Amino acid sequence: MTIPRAAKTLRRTRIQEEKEEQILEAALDVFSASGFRGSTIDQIAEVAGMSKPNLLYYFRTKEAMHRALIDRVLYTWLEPLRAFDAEGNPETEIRSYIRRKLEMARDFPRESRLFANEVLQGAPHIEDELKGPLKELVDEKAEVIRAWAKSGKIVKCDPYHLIFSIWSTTQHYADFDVQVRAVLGQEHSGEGRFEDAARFLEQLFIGGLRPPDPLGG
Amino acid sequence: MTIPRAAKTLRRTRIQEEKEEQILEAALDVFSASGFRGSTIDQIAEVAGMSKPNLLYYFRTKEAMHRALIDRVLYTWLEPLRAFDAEGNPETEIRSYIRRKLEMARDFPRESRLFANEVLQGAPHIEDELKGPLKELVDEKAEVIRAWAKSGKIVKCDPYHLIFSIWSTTQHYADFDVQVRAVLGQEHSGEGRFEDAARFLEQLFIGGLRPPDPLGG
DNA sequence: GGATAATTTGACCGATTGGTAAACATTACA
DNA sequence: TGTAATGTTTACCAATCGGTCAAATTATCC
Repeated sequence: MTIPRAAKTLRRTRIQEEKEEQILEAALDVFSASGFRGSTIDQIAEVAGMSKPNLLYYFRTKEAMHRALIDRVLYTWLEPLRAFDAEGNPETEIRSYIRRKLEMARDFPRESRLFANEVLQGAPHIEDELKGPLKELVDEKAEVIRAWAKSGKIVKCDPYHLIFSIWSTTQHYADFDVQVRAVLGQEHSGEGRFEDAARFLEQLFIGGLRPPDPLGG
Repeated sequence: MTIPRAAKTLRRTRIQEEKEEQILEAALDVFSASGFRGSTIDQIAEVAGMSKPNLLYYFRTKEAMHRALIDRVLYTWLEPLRAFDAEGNPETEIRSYIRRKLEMARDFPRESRLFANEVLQGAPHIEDELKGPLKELVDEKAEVIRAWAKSGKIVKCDPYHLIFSIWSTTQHYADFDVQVRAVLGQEHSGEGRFEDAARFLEQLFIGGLRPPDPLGG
């Protein structure tokens, strides 16, 4: 007698690992492109190259697939913010945070869109993650920024809105990619646009956060 | 004999105007919350308070409703950018553009999310609008900004990425509202966050774009 | 090689999807 | 007030949805 679903075995088969990987890869494709409600199991099955019941053998429901995908991607997604270092020099820390976030927008646009879709539609599946781990991490980093502002290393500003603005400007290039391409036209839609964006954003944030020079020169 | 659908009459009835208004209002609610694929006619019908076939009497298909909604909202949505004035003072123009965009994020979050959903999912229904009217408008305003930079009124920078960064930072407060609220927590989630955002963004952009003082003081 | 467990699939289910047909109700207007 | 046009609803359709089931196939291990 075969106990239903892969979840029952504690040890995971080679096949299980491969297939689950395959499925989550396909799920990322589909969920990031259509959001949870707009995606169908059949679509994912087709992209994954297997039958629908076969998908459901590894993940009991559509929600379970989505959940697994979120869990796997969330940690990686917060890496850049986690790397944000209190000991470092404010200018170089902010500069490299922007760089890293832009690289992620370039290299992992599907992951970015997965979360964007989710949050945009009210975050029905990740509310806990937002109010829990995410908020805690942001609170911690905001404290660092606040200290920098207090000691005059950067201009006095609201650290939360600073973080929001770095998130939004960088992720924009993944989430709104088609709009960026449409506006830039063919001539500037190559991969060079990420370099242009990096140059602009670094200039904007470094310039905008530079503390007023007390000596006036 | 009743010729099917409202579209046939050139003159529109009072009832037609009222009902179409009602429907589009409901459609904005639903489409902005779930995206096109994730929304159903039944949902819209329920929000609009009428039967599904009645909706379909006024708009033949789900796509037609979406199309009509986009058309109605797009013009308004671009108002702030259109108001961007070449003759004005760069600092006050950028400042008030940010203000206006933030006000729209606050007062018309559904409209913002409608477009965000659409663009995020590949803009299958508004590609032409992006490559046509939007691009033209942005090109025109970018030329203004480029002239400002050339004459030293603002720092030398890529005008397109400047516009993108204003779009993304301001719309972030509408599109990612739940995330912003989750991170800020209860204490800072009141309407005051828009004032905080405005203060921060103005400081960031004005500071980041201020031309280097040639006299060093 | 055979038993056993793990994997895969085709057929199918009830619910929901976008949309239609036609009868019915209401409005506008002469 | 009558009647033709407009507006609304009930009942329904085929397609697709998320998900199940049992049978068939394949991998594993002695």
